Amino acid sequence: MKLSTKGKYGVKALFELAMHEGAGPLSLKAIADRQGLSEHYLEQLAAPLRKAGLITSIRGAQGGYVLSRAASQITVGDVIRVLEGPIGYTDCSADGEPDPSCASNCPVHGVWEKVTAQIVSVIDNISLQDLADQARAEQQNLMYHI
Amino acid sequence: MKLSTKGKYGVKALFELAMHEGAGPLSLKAIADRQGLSEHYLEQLAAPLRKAGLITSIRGAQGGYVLSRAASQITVGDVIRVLEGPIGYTDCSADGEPDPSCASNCPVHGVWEKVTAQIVSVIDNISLQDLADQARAEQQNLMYHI
DNA sequence: ACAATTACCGATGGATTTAGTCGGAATTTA
DNA sequence: TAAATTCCGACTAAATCCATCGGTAATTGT
Repeated sequence: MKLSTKGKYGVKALFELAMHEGAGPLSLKAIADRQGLSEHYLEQLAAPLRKAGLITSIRGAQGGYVLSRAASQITVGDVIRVLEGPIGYTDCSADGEPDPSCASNCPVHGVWEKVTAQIVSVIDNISLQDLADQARAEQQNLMYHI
Repeated sequence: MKLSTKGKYGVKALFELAMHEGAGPLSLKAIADRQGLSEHYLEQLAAPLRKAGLITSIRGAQGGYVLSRAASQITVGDVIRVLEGPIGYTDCSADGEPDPSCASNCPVHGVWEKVTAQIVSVIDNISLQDLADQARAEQQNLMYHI
């Protein structure tokens, strides 16, 4: 029912990359520091994100990661699908994989489909750019109120 | 991220009670048979649902369970909250319990809040009566197409 | 009174997932 | 060459999931 830390941390990490877009690679250590996460644990999330083509690694000193596409072209849903698998409120209503044990003619099934559709509509329509823009706007907002 | 069988089975069970409304108690065995579930496992779900006041038990032979309120006054959200706890896409955006480890000023937090609001808006606006009505309508629809 | 039915209760357990930790190898920069 | 960094695979403690099992208490019909 709930998102695990994988999805949460993954989005947070890629949000940091979006904030740093155009300014060279950002290391896992830097990301871990900024978000207060375990660097070793982030490694485990970086691997699938790299294999899925969302981020690109640069090895060696001063290395790190950059987004493979523009922040505006990566949605929160993209990240979550890589780290958590198909999106759905239940297995039987998830993205690509119909669960044969749950008959889709089951009267209750329509509820799960509706919930899943709403989840998808939110996370597929928020890009990393949106998050970065909003964070910068809030930062600006704080400045005015000092 | 996904609903467990607790929530799914619970809604299915109470849907059966709604279909049987006004026709006396329905035993766990009958519910288990109709939905293809384990009777013993259903017992574990019945206990919290009874304690939460959603269903009323009638002991002894020919006993079983009935809905404590009219089917129109019980929502899918009511059932899920009892069996799965506070509703939310993440812990930090769930119903009543703010997770202190997740700062709500975190830039990503707004996403989880939006998703949670959409989930809640669906499940809190579908009653057991709605499900029963729809199931009967589909049954009727099948009849016309023979 | 008795037998069948049914809710109720608590213990147990295997499988999977979660949320990491740990140690070391390979690559690049300064 | 030394430091920084990604990369890789193994390991683990704890929790959760999805039940199963055995027994007790209450009620009904005969």
